[in-house]
Order: sequence, then C-alpha cells, then structure tokens
Amino acid sequence: MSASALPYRPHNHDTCVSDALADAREICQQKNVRLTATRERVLELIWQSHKPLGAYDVLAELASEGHNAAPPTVYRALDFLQQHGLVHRIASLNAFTGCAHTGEKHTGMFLICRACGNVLELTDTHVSTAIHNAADAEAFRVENITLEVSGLCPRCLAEKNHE
Amino acid sequence: MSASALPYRPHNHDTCVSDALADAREICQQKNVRLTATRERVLELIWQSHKPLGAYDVLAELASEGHNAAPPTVYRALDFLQQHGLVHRIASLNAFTGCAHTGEKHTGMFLICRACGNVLELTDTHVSTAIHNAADAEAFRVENITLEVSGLCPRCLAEKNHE
DNA sequence: TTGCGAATGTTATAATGTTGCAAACCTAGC
DNA sequence: GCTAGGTTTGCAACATTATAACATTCGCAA
Repeated sequence: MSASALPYRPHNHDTCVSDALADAREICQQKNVRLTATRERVLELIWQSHKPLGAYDVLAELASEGHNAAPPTVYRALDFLQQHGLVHRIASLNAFTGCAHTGEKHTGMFLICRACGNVLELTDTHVSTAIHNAADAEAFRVENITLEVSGLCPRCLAEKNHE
Repeated sequence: MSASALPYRPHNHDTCVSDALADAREICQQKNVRLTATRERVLELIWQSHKPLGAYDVLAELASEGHNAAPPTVYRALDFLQQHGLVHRIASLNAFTGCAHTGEKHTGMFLICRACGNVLELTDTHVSTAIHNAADAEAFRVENITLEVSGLCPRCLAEKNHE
C-alpha cells in the first residue's frame, strides 16, 4: 500500500503537519513569496486532520485564538495557499484540504469518505490520461480538472459490514 | 463527431428542449412520479441553453413570469429533477445543467468552457474505468463521481487564435 | 527615512442554500 | 361524490459561503 493511503490508517499525524509546513516554507522561499504568520497558521489548521475544513471553521479557530479575523482574512490566506499549490478546494464540500503532493504536477483525484469525512488525494496517470484523451476527442483544451469521488473508505466499509 | 458535441456547434436548440421535456415526461410516467408544472417549467428553463443556470437565476425567471416563488420552490424542483437524473449539479459553478444522457447509466464528465460558459456532458468508459480502478486500488467504495473539466471549447479556442 | 507595493483590518453586503410549519393539492378507497 | 393520507407547494425566517470597497499597517529597498 502506498503512503498516500495514510488518511485511512492510523498514523502519527503530527509528522503530516510538520512535513506540510516544512514543504510550504521551502516552496515559498523558492518562489520568493511570503508565508506570513496568518497564512502559515491557516495552513496548519487545514492540516490538523485529513477532513477538509470550511473557511468559516478556520475563521472560528482563528477567532478562538484571539486572532482578530474576518472572512476576507481567511479567504485571502486560502487563495494564497491554493495559488501556490499548498491546499486544494473541494468543490463538492465547499471546503479545503492540504495538498498531499506539493511540487508534483498532478491531477488531484480526491476520495472523500461520506462516513468519516476523511479525504485521500491521489494522483493517477491512467485517470489523467483518459480524461485528457476524452477532452482531446472533443477538441477541448483542458485547463483545470475537478475530480471528487465520494463513497466509503476501507475503514468505514469494514465497520459497516460488522454491523 | 458525435451528437454529444452539440453545445459547441450551431444547432436547432428547440429540439434539445423539446426532446428533454419529452424524455422527462416519459421517465416520470415510468417511475410513477409527478412532473408537476413547476418542475417541468424549471427543467425547461435549465434547458434554455447549454450554459448552466444558478438556482437564483431560475428563481428570477420564475418570478418574472409572475410565479410566486421562493428559494425552496426552486431547490425542491431541482432536487427532484436531480433525483430522477434529469439535471446535474455542477459543483464548481454552483449551477445546474440538463442531463444529456437520461436513462443511461453514466459517469457525467463535464467540459466547461470558461469563455462561453457552455457545458458539454460526456460519457467515457475509459475515464470511468480508470477512476474505478484507482479507487479499487485504495479499497474505496465509489458511490458518486464529480468530474468537471474547465478550459476552452473548440469555438472559443479558434476565436482566441484569430486575435 | 521615506516611499511603495504587498498584506491585513474593517464594515458591509452579495450569493447560495436550508428549516419548519401551514396550506393546498392530488389520488386511492369507500 | 367524499374523505383520509400522503405529496407538493407557499411562505417566512434563517444559515452558510463568499466578495466588495476602502482604510490601515507592514516589510523592504532606494
């Protein structure tokens, strides 16, 4: 099983977070853009679990920490993080999740468990190729792909079968 | 080129609408569910073009026709139409589009032109298979697939190149 | 140290979607 | 016909998600 399956297995999540933050710092430095305190904190909050977080969830967290935040604060931070490939927006949930493949050029494919809410980000060449082929057949120029699969993750599936 | 490419080509759109309505009537009769006046009118409005329509756009249309409508009216009609496979919701646009493959079991793949706004619905076995394979590899049970590709349709691409 | 662009604060508002309850309406069975 | 029950709609209020516009502050460089 690949490392990408982490969300659905017990794991030391702290390393997910610290890896993501380290990645982010490096990427921002390379691009010469500023990973400000707010942006970094938002990224960290998003990474607190593998369940996507809504903008207003982030906002509430910030507020509870005494941060004087309004919606634009959060949306701006999220825009920045998205722009630099550090988080993804899950359109079907209106929520955000940490990018598990920073740096790599990838077509994020998201497996979203409707029971536990965890999201697994995959990259799959066959999927990506098939989509591009289908688009090519219609002479359509692909710029962005939203691929979100909802269903049941292995753990929740197993639980369900035990009942 | 297949008939599915219609949205991006000139065509007699009235037949799209009347075909969709005829389809809908038949499907509802077969399922023994009621395609009420409101539901039918909403479906017709959605089909007025190949550009997805927001719920509040539909609402505005209904209101302008003197229909005494509130948001729930529209959302309920849309829920019904979705439930019976007559329209699709495009998550990345918060909008709705007529289903071009009623009846067929299909993984809707949507090509959304960011320039003209038209949407083409495709069914592609390879794409569908690749997605299921990728999910299977993670022991994930697929229930629903959201696949929305944004970019430029052939017509807008051609126009752009002329400039 | 001052000037400039980037980032944030602040207020208000827009856009999208839902809840809950009451009234109207079909339709099956008498 | 009529009436009982479920389905559909009307309606008011509200919840959630996202953006606009403008003032202020911050960080860096000339």
